Amino acid sequence: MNSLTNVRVRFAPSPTGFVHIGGLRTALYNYLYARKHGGTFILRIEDTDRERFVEGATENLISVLEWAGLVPDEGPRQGGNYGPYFQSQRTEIYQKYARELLDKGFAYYAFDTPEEIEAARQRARQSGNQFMKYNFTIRHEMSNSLNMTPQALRAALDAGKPYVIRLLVPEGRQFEVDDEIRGRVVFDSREIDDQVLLKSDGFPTYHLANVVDDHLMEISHVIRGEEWLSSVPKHLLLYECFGWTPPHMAHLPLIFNPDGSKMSKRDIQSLDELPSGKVDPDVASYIRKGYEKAAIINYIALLGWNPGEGDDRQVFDLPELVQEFSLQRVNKSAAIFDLKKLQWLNKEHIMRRDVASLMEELKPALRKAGYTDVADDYLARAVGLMRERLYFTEDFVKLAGYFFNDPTSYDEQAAQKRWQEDTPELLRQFAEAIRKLDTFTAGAIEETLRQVAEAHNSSGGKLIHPLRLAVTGVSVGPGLFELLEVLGKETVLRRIDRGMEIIPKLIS
RNA sequence: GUCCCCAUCGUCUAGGGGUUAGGACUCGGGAUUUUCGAUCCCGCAGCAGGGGUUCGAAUCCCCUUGGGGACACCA
Repeated sequence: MNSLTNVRVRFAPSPTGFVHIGGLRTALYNYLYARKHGGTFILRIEDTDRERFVEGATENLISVLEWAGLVPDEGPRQGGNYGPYFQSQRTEIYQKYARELLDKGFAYYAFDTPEEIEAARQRARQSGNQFMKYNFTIRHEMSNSLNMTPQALRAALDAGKPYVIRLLVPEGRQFEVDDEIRGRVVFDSREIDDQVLLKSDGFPTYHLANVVDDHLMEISHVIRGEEWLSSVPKHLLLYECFGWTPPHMAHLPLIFNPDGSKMSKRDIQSLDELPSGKVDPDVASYIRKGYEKAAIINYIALLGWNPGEGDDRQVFDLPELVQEFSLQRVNKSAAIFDLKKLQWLNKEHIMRRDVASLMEELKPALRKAGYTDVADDYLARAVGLMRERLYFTEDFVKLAGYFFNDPTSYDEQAAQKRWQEDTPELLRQFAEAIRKLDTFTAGAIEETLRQVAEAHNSSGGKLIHPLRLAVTGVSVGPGLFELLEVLGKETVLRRIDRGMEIIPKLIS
């Protein structure tokens, strides 16, 4: 089982300012794989694009990962023997390796200005080629060291002419990956271009930095989104040029909007009003909306993975996912993000939480709603009754106010339907009967109620519905007898009186 | 456009030659002689199309179609 020695995996996001749902799933699968195989989970920040630098993005990213419980073993915050873990702090390393490629003849200097590149692109377009490739087809007409004498190159370098370093991609080579998820995939080298490895500002591009770091950090498995699959041949070529063994690769299926489009931050104008068919890709939005972290983790785990034949479980916590996870059971096809199922899982996870932790979480919201001075044991009983009916923890505040305050209004529709001619008399009798009760427990209350109803040749429902209305003001809630027990005799009697006074006026 | 990936209910998926094609979400219905977005039952709904291979194909192969990704001095 643990025959894989030294599993080292990494989550390598670029700090764009928010954490994408798909990114979180990539992080999760990496984390699960590491834990499953006793390996190391590494966080590496790919911040080589200084034009897209976003203030605070890295801090945000780390805090979301920690919130989700996906704490790296090595990374910016915890350090490690393979640092630094910011690519922006590793530029000399990449420059050194770029020079090595230059020396070996696997890369070359290119001095083309952006204007010259654009002009070449124009020429290609005019001859019907939408996407120009800077490769064997045109590199001999461009301004690069392949077309210069050593003296001219020296002169250009000495003159400080801006340059990039490009990978010299051979013609007519085949590159094969045996992807852990997709199986064998073959690429022809004529399809890739002479990728820029080092930009004119001295920073590496993704491809160089990624390959160098994965090697230096001894990454055993590269687990990332499918959008990287077509970059694999470039990476394989680089490994080959350096003489390194490439890591195992696993390209995960993508996650889409309900309408099949790519989940994009651009779709999001406001948090609640999404264009139809779109869904918010920002993990922070879900946190803010009050989703359980366990539900989010559970849901995205299931988006592209399942525990396998004969295992119908849908609800998993993180340790269970670690136990069950395997790359072999990751799907090939893209998945659509379904809010409804996430919400259902949210409810399932709330239901499984212990009352004490729910209570603690609810306290600030309760205080804010004006329910102060609530005794812990009372709150615990209320939460216990409501726990399995909540889609969000905050629903408790909206749905269960009657545990703390007498109702100030009554559901008129319910009143119309349930408040009948004999209701006042029944309630009066019931109130009398429970007044005499020594033990105000659900069992005793139910017995009493049934007796009163029977004495009137009436059904329990005749009393139960108006009673609930009088006591809570609404028509839905937990089982009535347990509810009354928690509220306590005095409160119940007081509310019956009040209800009998006010409700009849509503329906006249 | 070129290359690459993908294709089972509306959605997430099981199923990898012989199954009444299974589960989950959603939706609909019923039960709970106490409500409900709770719970429990029941139901609706699917192998994209066409060719092969085979006694037999959702399953293997090919084509078509559809969806997606990549094609930057962004990752």
